[in-house]
Amino acid sequence: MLYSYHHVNYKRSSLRDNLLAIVQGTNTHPTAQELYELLRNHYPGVGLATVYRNLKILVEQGFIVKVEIKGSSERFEARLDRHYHLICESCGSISDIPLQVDQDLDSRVEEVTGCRVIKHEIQFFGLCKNCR
Amino acid sequence: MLYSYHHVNYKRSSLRDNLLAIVQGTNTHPTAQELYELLRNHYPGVGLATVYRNLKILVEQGFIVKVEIKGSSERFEARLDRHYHLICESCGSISDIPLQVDQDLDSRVEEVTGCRVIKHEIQFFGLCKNCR
DNA sequence: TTATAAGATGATAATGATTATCATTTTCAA
DNA sequence: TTGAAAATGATAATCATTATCATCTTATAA
Repeated sequence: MLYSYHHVNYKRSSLRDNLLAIVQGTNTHPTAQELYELLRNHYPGVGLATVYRNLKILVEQGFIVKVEIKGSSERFEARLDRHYHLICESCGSISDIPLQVDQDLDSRVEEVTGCRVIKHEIQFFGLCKNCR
Repeated sequence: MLYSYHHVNYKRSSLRDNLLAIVQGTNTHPTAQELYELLRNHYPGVGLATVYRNLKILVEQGFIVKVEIKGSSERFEARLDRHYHLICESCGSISDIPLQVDQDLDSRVEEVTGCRVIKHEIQFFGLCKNCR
């Protein structure tokens, strides 16, 4: 069965399914490099470029989300609901914040700026539970 | 007169003074490349590496702040008070949000997570006044 | 004022993360 | 089963940023 999205009909790839499962099975927001190393347990000959390619496809398909944190490589997560992140300034880990996303914030900023606001993101910086 | 900070005694450099003045004179959050091009009006022979070097020093000295926005190169601003940013998804411009920084947010996240929270940043995504 | 040590500069090489290319292999629908 | 399109692995290319190094400048102390 094909599943298609923008311009391309993607074909089934067990490698990509496996990659998705790995991202879905963690909450550590892994980088492409980390996923590459995990995937090599199942696909010893896999190339790093293939991991990047498939991550891009999985993002495009809406199965995972790319998380861009300053000072770090791209990271990926499978949580699709909006939420905020905390970056540990000691160990560099990223944790999800169990806090409701503030829906009013966007409209408040619209009123104050005259801009059109579609969404917002918040990053908290500090020390994670282990490091504090 | 020397002014020193961490490990190094920096010597006066009119080029660096000029670079600082340029950053202080704009609210467009320019990139190193953009500042390089502006600086060449006064210093035609300046090298890009020198701009990067001096930006790093100015950040270290606390005269300017590096702004990291996803999908974009490093940007710099001379506003030292905390504030939020809006990134225009059409033209890529960055604007400052005239909104009070929420001081309670950090302690609320501390309560909810058990992490130590030092600060937070918010990016709004949408369309700037020109593009909307 | 001048000698000198430390910084500053420009040119360029190196780095690191990500993307593009290309030849080959695999998938899937007819 | 076959053929077109996608997937893959290897590798080259790209882009932003940083490091290196030889040369030039600055600040200080004699």
